[in-house]
Amino acid sequence: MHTKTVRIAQLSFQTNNERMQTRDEKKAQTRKSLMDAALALTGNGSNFSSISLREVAKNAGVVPTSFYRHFTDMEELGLNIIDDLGLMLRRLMRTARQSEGYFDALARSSVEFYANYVCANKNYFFFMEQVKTGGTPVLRKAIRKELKYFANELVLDVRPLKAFAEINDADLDILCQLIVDTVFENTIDLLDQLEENPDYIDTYTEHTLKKLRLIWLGAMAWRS
Amino acid sequence: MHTKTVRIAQLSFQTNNERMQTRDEKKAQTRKSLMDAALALTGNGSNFSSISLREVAKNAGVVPTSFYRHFTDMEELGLNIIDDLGLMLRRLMRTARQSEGYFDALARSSVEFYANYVCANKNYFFFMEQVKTGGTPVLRKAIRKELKYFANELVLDVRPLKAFAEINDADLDILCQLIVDTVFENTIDLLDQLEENPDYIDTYTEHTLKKLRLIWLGAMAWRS
DNA sequence: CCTTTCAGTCAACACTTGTACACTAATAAT
DNA sequence: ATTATTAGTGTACAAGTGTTGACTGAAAGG
Repeated sequence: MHTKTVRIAQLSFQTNNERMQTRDEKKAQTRKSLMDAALALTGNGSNFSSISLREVAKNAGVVPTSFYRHFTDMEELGLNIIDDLGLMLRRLMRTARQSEGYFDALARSSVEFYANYVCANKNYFFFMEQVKTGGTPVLRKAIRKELKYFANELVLDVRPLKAFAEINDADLDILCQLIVDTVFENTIDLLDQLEENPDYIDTYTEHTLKKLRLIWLGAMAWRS
Repeated sequence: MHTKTVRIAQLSFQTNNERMQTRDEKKAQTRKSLMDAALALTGNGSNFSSISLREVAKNAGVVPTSFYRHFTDMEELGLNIIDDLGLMLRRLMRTARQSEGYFDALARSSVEFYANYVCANKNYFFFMEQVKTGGTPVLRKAIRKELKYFANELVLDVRPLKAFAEINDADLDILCQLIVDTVFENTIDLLDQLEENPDYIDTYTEHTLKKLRLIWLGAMAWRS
């Protein structure tokens, strides 16, 4: 009855708050709810591999059996989160590239930007750090693939720089992997400390910056 | 009956295989069984925070309730494993220090030694990598404390080196943390790949070595 | 020798877990 | 308008979970 009214409303004009939704839209929505619920739980101290299907369903406001309409498994849920995470990282990369001073990787602003991005996507990074070493082998592999992509993109960006002319391709791969690892490595510290000590973001930025500068110095002196 | 025989045996002479055990010895033994069981499970693909008390007890050949005679919690078990892990790391450090060419951190032999040590203590390192980012906050903190100790020891070793004369204490701390992180970072890769591809140990060694040399170059050029 | 201590056992509990199955109601397709 | 599809519900069950309390038997202490 009520829905019928809404339906008419949709046909005539779009109501924003309680707008009509197609079946696919609604499905996509609860699917997102499930993924968000899982992310929220991991971001709240639980370990992804120890949270239950039922817990996720409950937090998503859905009955447990409904979970199966979207994922066969918690692992599949995890893989889908990793897909989203990949998108997020690409967005990060794209935004960073557009910013001025990007090619000055040693600029404080770059690291600061990353740190803020982490804070803005706390749950994703929590999930990532957690699953990177603590997830099932399948999930670990998936995460590492994303990180590898990240490192490869970095290679493309710095390959043309004449400062690195003396570094061959294989070594440049390793260098970029080192850079990426260094940035991501202490992200978990940042996330942990952040809750009780918001100023830690400065410490993190400063420390990471020094490490990157040191690596940079090494790279300039490197002869393959 | 049978035990009485053994008891007499102990009084007269020590039998090695089925020797008499004091109550404390036996307790320490099953305690170790529990810890080993947990380590074995984590080393076998399970996540520490998702293995159950009962599972551990079963694998240790002990009834679940017996667990409580040793630990109140799985988390306490974890903390005790971390204590052992700390000992293991100290042993690693000590042995490394005694070896010649230790102060030539860029020697292939050093990294190779570490890699072999990892393989020999597979479960411990698996546990460490897993809990470092995936454990409960308490466990994470405990692991990081151990790693910090490791880095601090490294500081003591390299502080006297004249190559680092230009680096002040604060920066040297950061440098050593970077070195330690770099070594530990890809240990999980080593552990993962090892099973299917035993030659990966060479790849790991070579890559890590290059990273360390690069950092080294950077450190030599560094002016605080 | 007798008594105390205590690591390990056994049985039972109240829950939570993943999953199967039948069902509903609203959307999509005809 | 009728039918088919399907996201989400409800019920049910077997298996596993952490924890309790009372019990046992051998070692430790007197």
